Amino acid sequence: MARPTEHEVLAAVLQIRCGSLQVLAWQRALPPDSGRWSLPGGLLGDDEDVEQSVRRQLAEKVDLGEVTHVEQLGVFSRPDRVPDVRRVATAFLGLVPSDADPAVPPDTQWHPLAALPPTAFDHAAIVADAHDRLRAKLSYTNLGFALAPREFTISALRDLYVAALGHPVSATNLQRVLTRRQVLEPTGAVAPPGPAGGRPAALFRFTDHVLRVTDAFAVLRPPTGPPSGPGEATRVVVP
Amino acid sequence: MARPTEHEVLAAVLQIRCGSLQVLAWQRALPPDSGRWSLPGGLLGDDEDVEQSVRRQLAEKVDLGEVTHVEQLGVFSRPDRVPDVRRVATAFLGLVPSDADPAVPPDTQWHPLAALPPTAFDHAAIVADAHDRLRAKLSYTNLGFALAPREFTISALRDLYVAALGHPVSATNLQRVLTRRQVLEPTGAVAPPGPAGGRPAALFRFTDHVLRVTDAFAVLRPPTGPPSGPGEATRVVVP
DNA sequence: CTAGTTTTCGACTCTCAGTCGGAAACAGGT
DNA sequence: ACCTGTTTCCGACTGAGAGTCGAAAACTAG
Repeated sequence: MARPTEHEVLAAVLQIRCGSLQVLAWQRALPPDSGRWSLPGGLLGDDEDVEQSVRRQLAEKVDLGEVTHVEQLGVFSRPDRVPDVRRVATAFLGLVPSDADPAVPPDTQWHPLAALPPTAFDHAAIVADAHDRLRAKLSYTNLGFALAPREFTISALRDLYVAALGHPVSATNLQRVLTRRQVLEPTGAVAPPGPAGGRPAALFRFTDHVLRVTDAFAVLRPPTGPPSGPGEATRVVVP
Repeated sequence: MARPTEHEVLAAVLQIRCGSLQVLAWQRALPPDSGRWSLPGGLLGDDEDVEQSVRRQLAEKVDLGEVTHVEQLGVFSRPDRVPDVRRVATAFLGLVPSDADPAVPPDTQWHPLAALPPTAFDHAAIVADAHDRLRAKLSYTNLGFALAPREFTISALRDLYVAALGHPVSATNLQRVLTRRQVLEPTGAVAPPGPAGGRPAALFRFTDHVLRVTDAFAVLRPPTGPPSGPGEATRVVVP
């Protein structure tokens, strides 16, 4: 009774280019939806899981070495999301550091999320989910490492956060908060000043390049031990 | 070349029963993995998406009216996760309020996550993912509404959080934090005291029963307007 | 040497989580 | 009627962290 079910993987690969958040897409030459822009991906192979598959398919469009983070977004499964066939998609978020400029095939281009051309199928919804996920995880994790170069100034990092979040961010707070949480650390080196002069900016790096949760809700936080600060150690009653 | 791909949905339905977090599972009578415990679910139908499918399949095991929240966890797709066939699974988290006691089929039982019997296939990993997701979302969202009865005392809510999070929670903080964030509101009524007496506890309810994010990372937070608190309004210079 | 630019750092304030202790409200026994 | 034990409620205090502001530092260009 069941018609055959295909399974595909799709990736919304995001990068901050020229100060705006952009997504990688290729223009379809053949129906269905020819002329519209499609996310990189393809059918799941027999001997791979979806994570392996999306990396394999992405390698056909960009240098995988430039993609610093890939994570699963979820399943898109509307019965009519693709015409004629039943095709379920697992969507992924991919991130590329802002200093990379990977070579892409001629049919493939970066597009600002703010001015997305007509997309194929339900790919616009996937891009929107990717954007939401990025905004959320920038909030309470160290995910910024996947968008930033290996070394950067606080101003440059602030610009990345502004582009990804879409609202102003205080550079002073960004530095203090991220260093206190040991997400950032200074490299000791400084960047040369810009053409207009100005004080040379100190360079920073992310302390680690694997995803970590750095903020925890209060009520969730396990109780702190006895205040080891100004208080004395555990009072011992001498018998 | 590709062997046929099946797609199934599976749900880890969690509820706090007798002070411990438990998951609904049914015991397999037939191979493969007969005798082991399996999560409710089944194959995706032709004319439904995964969300519709998991609700349909769940309705065969429990009264859907008792399940207050369902959300997608992700895809489990190891090629060998099920023997003989290629079957990709979309996993879900389901939540049941602690005061519900839905009727279940004879092969189906609740099991504490702390003492889970042998599970079929990769279902133990799905349960672990569900637990992690629940812990995380209790932290920065109002997801507690899906675990709690419609009305409850702060002590009862504290016990729910303790069971779900696995560490002590201060009732005073819980009340103050959740009310300040307008997640909770008092109903005005009070609960009768327990057998040992004691002051009657005030009853509370969740202000809304749809998922909301209530905590936001600092750097992410859009800039606050001018401090409208003790300060004066925007200083206007009279010309 | 001065003006302009950009970054950096310290000081202040306010919000909020975490803790503590006392008051309030009940049941049961003397 | 009173006291005791129990549970809940609510105030006050403390400390950490975020948001803001402004001045000092370090550079370029004229």
